[in-house]
Order: sequence, then C-alpha cells, then structure tokens
Amino acid sequence: MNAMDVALICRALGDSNRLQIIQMLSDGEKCGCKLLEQFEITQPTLSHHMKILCECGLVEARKEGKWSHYSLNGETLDAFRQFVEGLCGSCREGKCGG
Amino acid sequence: MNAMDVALICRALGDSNRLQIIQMLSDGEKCGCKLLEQFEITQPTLSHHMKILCECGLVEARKEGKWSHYSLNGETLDAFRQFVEGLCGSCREGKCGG
DNA sequence: GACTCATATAGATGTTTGTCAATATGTTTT
DNA sequence: AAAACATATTGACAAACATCTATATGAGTC
Repeated sequence: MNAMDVALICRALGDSNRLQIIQMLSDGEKCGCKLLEQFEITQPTLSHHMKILCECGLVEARKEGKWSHYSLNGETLDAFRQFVEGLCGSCREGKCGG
Repeated sequence: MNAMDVALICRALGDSNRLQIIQMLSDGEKCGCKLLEQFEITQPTLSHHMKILCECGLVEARKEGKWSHYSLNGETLDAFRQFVEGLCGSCREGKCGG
C-alpha cells in the first residue's frame, strides 16, 4: 500500500460520521437504512459517505434486491494497520520524541 | 483515545504532504528547514502543516535557538495504532467481508 | 546596530468538501 | 399498474482547507 492510498483512507476516516460508520461496520455487515437510522444526516449524504468509503477500499458494498449491505474490507484495513505499525516501529527504535 | 481524536489525526494524515512529513519524522527528529527542502511548498505552508500535525498530537516541536525540531509523538501514534488494530480485530472474528 | 536566517502569523484566494433538496433508478408489495 | 421503499445522482451552497504573498518575531552573526 503506497502513501497515496493511505492518504485517501485517512481522508475518508477524517470525517466523524464516516469514522462512526466504520466503527459500526466493525461490528459486522450493515445495510444502508440501518446505518442511516443512527445519524442525523439525509439519505443522499449517507450515500455520498458510503461512496467515499468504498472508493478508498475500506468498505465493500453487496447489492441484494433493493438493499445495499456494507462491510469492512479486511484486506485494506489490514494493509492500513501495517502502515501505521510501520510508523510506530520506528518509535520503538528510539527515533521518536516523548 | 476517543473517536474525535482519531478523526482529527486522520484529517491531519489525509494530506499527502503531511503524510510524507510523518514518514520523514518516523526516521527521526528533523528541523523545519530540513523538512522544507524536500517539498515544493513555501515556508509558511510548511509551518501551517506542522501546526496541524502538532495540534492533533502526532508531532512534537522542540525549540532550540532559531530552530524548531520536530519529532513524532510515540504515545499518540501508539494510541492511534491501537484504535486501528481494534477495527482489524473485529475482522479477525469474521465480522468483515472479503 | 544592521544583517541574515528560521519560523510564525495575517490576509487573500481558489479548491475541496459536507450537506441538503429535488429527482432518478430499481425493487418489492399490494 | 400503482404505491412504497432503498439507494444513487445531480446541482447548489456554505464552510473548511491548502496555498500563496507580505509581514512579523526572534535568534545568531558581522
């Protein structure tokens, strides 16, 4: 995963609503209407957020009839985790402050 | 670390220049002028980016004479890593797609 | 004290972004 | 077929943002 992919993911996670969506999805697949219930946003806004989350690869959409089921993409998430761990690894070598 | 802190960090990392700065700092403390050399941006712009990185807690500034030395804040970074790992953990329990 | 260097702040500007209302698409139900 | 439901798209708009120029602050040097 290159730096541009990471930046894209971070930009996606940089919105509180989207971060909350990710947290909800970490508990398992959810359909759009279930997600919508938890927010004070309109349906088009949720749709917009889901598009951004899908485009950066964090979320996958599964169409089933009129429903869209969203779930985390474990591979992307894991690659992202590895990137963050890489940064932390340097700290353990004493290269960071604190 | 609560969700708002994480969102703030992600917003900071969501800019390619700032992400690159973080990567450079993961190799050890650097002063502002050294960082500036690596980018095609003006000094005020770098200063702005450093402020954002400091405000979210990812970076610490150490003043020494006329120089500012910047380094990663290992604690914040580690807390952030833990948050991301938490999301991944759910995936390992089979709650994610892919 | 004047000059240079490193950094910060202020103000301006064009771009991106989060949001909404309106509408479209496609599916299920009656 | 019509109505209801879930989602996506379009267009508009205000707020946030990245960037610049100009200027200020403050430290070292001549």
